[in-house]
Amino acid sequence: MNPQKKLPRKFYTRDVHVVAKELLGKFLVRKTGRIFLTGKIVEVEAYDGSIDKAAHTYGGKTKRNEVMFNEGGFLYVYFTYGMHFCSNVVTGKLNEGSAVLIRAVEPADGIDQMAINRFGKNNISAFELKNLTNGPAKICRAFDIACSLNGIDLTGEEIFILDSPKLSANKIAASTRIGIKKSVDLPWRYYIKNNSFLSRK
DNA sequence: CCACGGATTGGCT
DNA sequence: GCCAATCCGTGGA
Repeated sequence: MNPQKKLPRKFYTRDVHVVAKELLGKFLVRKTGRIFLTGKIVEVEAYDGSIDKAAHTYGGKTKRNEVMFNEGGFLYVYFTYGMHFCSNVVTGKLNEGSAVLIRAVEPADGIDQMAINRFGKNNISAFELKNLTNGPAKICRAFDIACSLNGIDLTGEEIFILDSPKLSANKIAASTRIGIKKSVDLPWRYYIKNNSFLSRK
């Protein structure tokens, strides 16, 4: 697929692990007013609705997780720990219940606005830059993503993902997922090796 | 009705 | 390295 082109529905309706790995290196774009905030996706986790006890959809459909049962290409935003939002890209077929959690991005465009969203100022240190979007809830703060965007169509204008060349397999690493208590041994966290904006090594 | 705990973060010991 | 912050969906009584 061509660089700088918005990913179409059919990109998202495939297997969650395929989509998760191919999302690495692509650009998350958030339009707020006239400003575009963009960042390269460098770390994700796959949640497979059918067999994954850690997936929010494992126990069946509820009001909270119903967006995750859509077909691929919608945004699932959930609220957790009383103060944080996390963003997921829904994947697969209708009622499959699979999604990819976006855990870290490398800031690209609109960094000043991201810094304001996250730290309340646009003059940030090198440390703060690295700390801007290297975690799932940090991304939501910097990109101004909250529950009002839950269920939004990723093929629309407000938030979407731009294509870029597929990374070769040797640039991608896999590990167990972070922060979960169920299915802890599944190696379903994927990230770009040696990228300095990862949430962890 | 009420208690529990979570796909996290950041501040304090 | 440990733990509080802080909300609300969920599930059990």
